[in-house]
Amino acid sequence: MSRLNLTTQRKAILDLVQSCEDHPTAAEIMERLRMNGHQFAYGTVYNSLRYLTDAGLIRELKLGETASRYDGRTEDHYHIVCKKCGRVDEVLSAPPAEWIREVAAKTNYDVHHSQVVFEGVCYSCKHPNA
Amino acid sequence: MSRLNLTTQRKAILDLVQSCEDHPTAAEIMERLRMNGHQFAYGTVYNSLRYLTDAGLIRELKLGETASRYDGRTEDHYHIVCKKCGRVDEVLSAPPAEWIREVAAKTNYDVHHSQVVFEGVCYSCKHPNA
DNA sequence: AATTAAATTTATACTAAGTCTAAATACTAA
DNA sequence: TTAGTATTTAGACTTAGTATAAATTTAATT
Repeated sequence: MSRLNLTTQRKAILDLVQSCEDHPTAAEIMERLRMNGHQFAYGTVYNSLRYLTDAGLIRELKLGETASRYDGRTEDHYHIVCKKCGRVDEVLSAPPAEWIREVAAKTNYDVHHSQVVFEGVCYSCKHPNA
Repeated sequence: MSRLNLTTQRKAILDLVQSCEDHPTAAEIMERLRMNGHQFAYGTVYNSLRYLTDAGLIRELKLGETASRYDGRTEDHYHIVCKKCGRVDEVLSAPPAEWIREVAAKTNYDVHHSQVVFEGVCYSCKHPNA
């Protein structure tokens, strides 16, 4: 574990991801960088996203789609995906510790982490004429 | 929704997935079919897996790896992945209903379903000399 | 049994997302 | 300055899966 090395490219990508309200894919990040006047090599964007993820500065979300999404929020949290419109929202309440203890006991694993993706229908899709 | 049409290929694939103790990927399924004397076209395996998934006879697992895995167990359940050896085990205890209600209330979603993937270290990797 | 229609399989081309590689460039430390 | 390491770049490559069009199978109708 060596010290942080934020190159121009990595800094620009970090800033961009942190400024996003949503959870862009690598392709969307490249597009937005281009709109902001940056033009980095394809592989650099992937390298930087991995570097920033490994450094704990951003998070990679695997929500069951073909592409990963990235999130500037680094606190432990979960996501909920709308089946109708694809929108992704944050879920800040953590799974109860009691449940995790039960899972650890039953499976004989040391449980380090959990990824939870809820699926459902968001408020706007439930109330289309509001 | 039309009635079930289990062709030779679909039946063979269903039987194979149901007989597995583990959670094979499409590539592993093709390999095992070949070992059992079957030789189906590449696309047929993917088509059949989708057909069987849509029919509710098997489940597609997206555990954050590059490839989907398939599971002959159709009851609602979750998975735990060992970070060290990659082994995948079943988790049969469901998330507490209370927590799901809380998530629904906070996000304003109708929550239909949740995918949970735990990560940790399995018993064998914890006790390598046992 | 022959004929048509629909569904499925096959082979193969293609796509999307991401990794790998080798050369060029930038940064760091003596 | 010079050597050594790290990073970026461009582009080839890989993996997982989808799309397409022709061939085959299955089912339904006469």
